[in-house]
Amino acid sequence: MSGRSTEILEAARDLFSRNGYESTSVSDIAGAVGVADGAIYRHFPSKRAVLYEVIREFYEPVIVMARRNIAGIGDVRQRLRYLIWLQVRAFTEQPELCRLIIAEARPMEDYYESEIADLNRRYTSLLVEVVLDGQRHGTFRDDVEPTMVRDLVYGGIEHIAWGAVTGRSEIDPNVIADDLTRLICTGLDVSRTQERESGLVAQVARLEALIDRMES
Amino acid sequence: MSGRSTEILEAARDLFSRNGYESTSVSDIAGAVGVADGAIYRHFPSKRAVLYEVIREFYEPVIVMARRNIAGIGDVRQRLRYLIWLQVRAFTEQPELCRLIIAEARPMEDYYESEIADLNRRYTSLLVEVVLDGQRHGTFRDDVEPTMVRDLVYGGIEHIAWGAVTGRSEIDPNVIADDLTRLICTGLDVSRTQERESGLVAQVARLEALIDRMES
Amino acid sequence: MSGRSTEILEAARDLFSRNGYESTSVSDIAGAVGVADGAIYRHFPSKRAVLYEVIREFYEPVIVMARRNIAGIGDVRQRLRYLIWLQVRAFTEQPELCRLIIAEARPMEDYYESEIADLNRRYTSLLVEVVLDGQRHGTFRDDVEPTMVRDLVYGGIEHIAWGAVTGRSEIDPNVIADDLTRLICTGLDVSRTQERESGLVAQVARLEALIDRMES
Amino acid sequence: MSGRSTEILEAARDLFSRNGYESTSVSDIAGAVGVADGAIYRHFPSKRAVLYEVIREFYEPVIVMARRNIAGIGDVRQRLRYLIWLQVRAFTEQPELCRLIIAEARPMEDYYESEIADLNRRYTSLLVEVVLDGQRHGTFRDDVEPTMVRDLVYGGIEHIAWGAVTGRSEIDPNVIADDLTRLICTGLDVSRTQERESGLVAQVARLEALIDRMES
DNA sequence: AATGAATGAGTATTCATTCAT
DNA sequence: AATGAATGAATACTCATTCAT
Repeated sequence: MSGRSTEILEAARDLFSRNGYESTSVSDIAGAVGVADGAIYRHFPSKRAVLYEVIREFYEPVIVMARRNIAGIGDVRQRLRYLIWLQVRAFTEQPELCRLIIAEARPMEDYYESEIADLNRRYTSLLVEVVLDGQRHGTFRDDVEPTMVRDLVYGGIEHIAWGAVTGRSEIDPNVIADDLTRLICTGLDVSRTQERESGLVAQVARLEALIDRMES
Repeated sequence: MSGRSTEILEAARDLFSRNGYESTSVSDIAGAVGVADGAIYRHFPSKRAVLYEVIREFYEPVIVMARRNIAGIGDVRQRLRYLIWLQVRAFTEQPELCRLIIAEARPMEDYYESEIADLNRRYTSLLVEVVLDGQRHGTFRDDVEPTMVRDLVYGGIEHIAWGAVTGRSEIDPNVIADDLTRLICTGLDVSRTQERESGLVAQVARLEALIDRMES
Repeated sequence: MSGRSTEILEAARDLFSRNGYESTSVSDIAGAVGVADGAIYRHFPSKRAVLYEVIREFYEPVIVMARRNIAGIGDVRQRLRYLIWLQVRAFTEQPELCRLIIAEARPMEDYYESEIADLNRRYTSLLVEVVLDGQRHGTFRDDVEPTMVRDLVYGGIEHIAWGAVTGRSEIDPNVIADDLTRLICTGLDVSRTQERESGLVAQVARLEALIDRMES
Repeated sequence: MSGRSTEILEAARDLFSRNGYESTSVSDIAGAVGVADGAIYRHFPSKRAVLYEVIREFYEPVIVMARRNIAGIGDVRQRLRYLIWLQVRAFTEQPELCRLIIAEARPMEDYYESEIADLNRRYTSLLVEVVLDGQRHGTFRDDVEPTMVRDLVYGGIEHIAWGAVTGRSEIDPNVIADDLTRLICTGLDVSRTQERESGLVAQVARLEALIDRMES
């Protein structure tokens, strides 16, 4: 990667973030770098390739970091929470890039054949792995499709954080991560088992009292 | 609503579904209806207004039906499941319209000020109401933000169903609805309370056996 | 002229004055009157005919009044001044209509074949008549084309008053009329004839002095 | 100014002159030059910019020439006559461009903020300078606003020459210039001083006859 | 007199990409 | 690596006028 390519990517990232992909012309990028329009095509085959590379540069380190950090977290629920927190934080720290990916890159015709979709799959598969791990170790129920959990988490975060992306609300990644992790892990129900548990506890208490009396 | 407006909307819905909003020209719509281009503008102020009306016509009956059907379902979990099922079924029955809304209408600049966004808010607020209801009746924990549940469910379904929308996979609304409802309600954890329950059950069993023996 | 026609003309005059001819649609006029678009065409053959009638209604009373008032002014220079004043006052009192005529009606292709051009000719010919009168009575030099005076006066006033029409300056019709009349009548020169006169006066004075001496 | 820009301006000038600004499409211009439509926009930001540049190219040399030639004319009346003649000749030599400026460019909304209006102000201010000069040297009366003279001359010429522009009459710049200059300078009045002069001349004649007799 | 739906031609502008230099 | 001029397709929208009712 020559320095010129880096300059182009930096300019493109700034312009795409600020004005969006559609509203940014190749000339804008070239102008920001200080080269002629045609020069862009010495480094990238198309404007879309520039977009994809901008996104890749944003994505890849996150994947690497996530993979490394997950490996250092023992508890499977904490690993899940970390991935949730990481994603929420991406939305709060880089809202423009998240908007770019979701509202501009993903609706593109060839997105699902692109390297970006692949990156995304690699990234979200980390969460699938965590769920599978939890299932293998008996922490998570194994009658749940890990991919459904993945879609639920990433789709959910997208909606939860979209207000922050569009500047209509603010969120705290830690609070969201805590709440969402708990919701995903323990569910919405006031646990039936808790209810039964209460019943059992009462029964046990009664039995123990009976035994006490019998023993006395 | 004159018959001509209806014709225009039907033609537009078909063309938008088949080819997308951007790839459909006003002339295409007029041609499909069999009128001159300008005639469109006697019924709609702009091409975008046609899109919004197409979406509104799709959305509004769903809201009405959902509201009515929910009222007839007693169990709060069943109400939740119904809303989930309804949304998943929308993605399987009308994938093109869902794609149109998510990939073309929603990324538009003025979407969040549009009537469509409002319709969506009204629609998804049904689920918020269900959750609140569940919390009031003690079925659902009340330490969970109902709006977070709403975002989780609708964002999750979007991701879960997207493969079906883009024709890369198939899904069964009933299966998805069951799985997702259970996941949302009871969570991912092999219930800590279940563990404790198991302990309790065993303890109770032991105690009862003891009493049995003592009584015998 | 039915009341409806009058209503249409009044609405058109207001709209043309406020927004200009091009920016006013037939629908605007019909809407202002409270009738259907097509109704306009029961009263006028075209939008342009409405414009021309609006202008005619503005022009004709001015001509009648000018003709009558001129007849009552004895002095030919005062008649000239009156026509100048009348025109300048039109620009200050009805700047929008003047703008409409000059900037929108006159550049039209068929203007010079229109009734409006004819009205204008009739109107400006009053000034030609005044000049001819002045020439016949020896008040004005007869080696000047009256039509040139006409063009000079009306073209000049147009430029003098244009700043007021476009709201970039203000003018007083009386001041302009006085100054312009004097300029037209007596010209710019510190009179050459005054110089010659001075010479003659001196010569006469010398001759008279001589005669005085001779006679004495 | 590249050769391509020049070609575009030449084609545009011809087409604008022949067919008018409104009736000339950008495609017409591009076709006349032999380039693609988009090429125009590499040289000019808009169709209007092409018009303004066409007018500027016509105007600017005239200003330069006028300024230079005026400097070489000693007599202030001759300088005035020259400016009048120059303007009348513009109308006879370049009637289409004059029509373009007066009937198409000047009625435009943003004309008075354009560079063209500025050029016009610079051009007509030459005449203001001449009048001021004449006033300073005592040739012209100083109780006349030079700007009024400017408006009178240029507005007047516009009307005088308009018949020639629209092909309804022919004019001779020299004749017009002579007549107009004299009218502007000496005015319409059969000079009161002339009258007095006539009286003086008669008196002188009488005196001289008397002297003759006395001497004889 | 009135309606009002329908007509349908007409156009400036953008911009990713190429290629001769 | 770089230039930068050239390409050329592609499209929403307006509105004066008509005419069947």
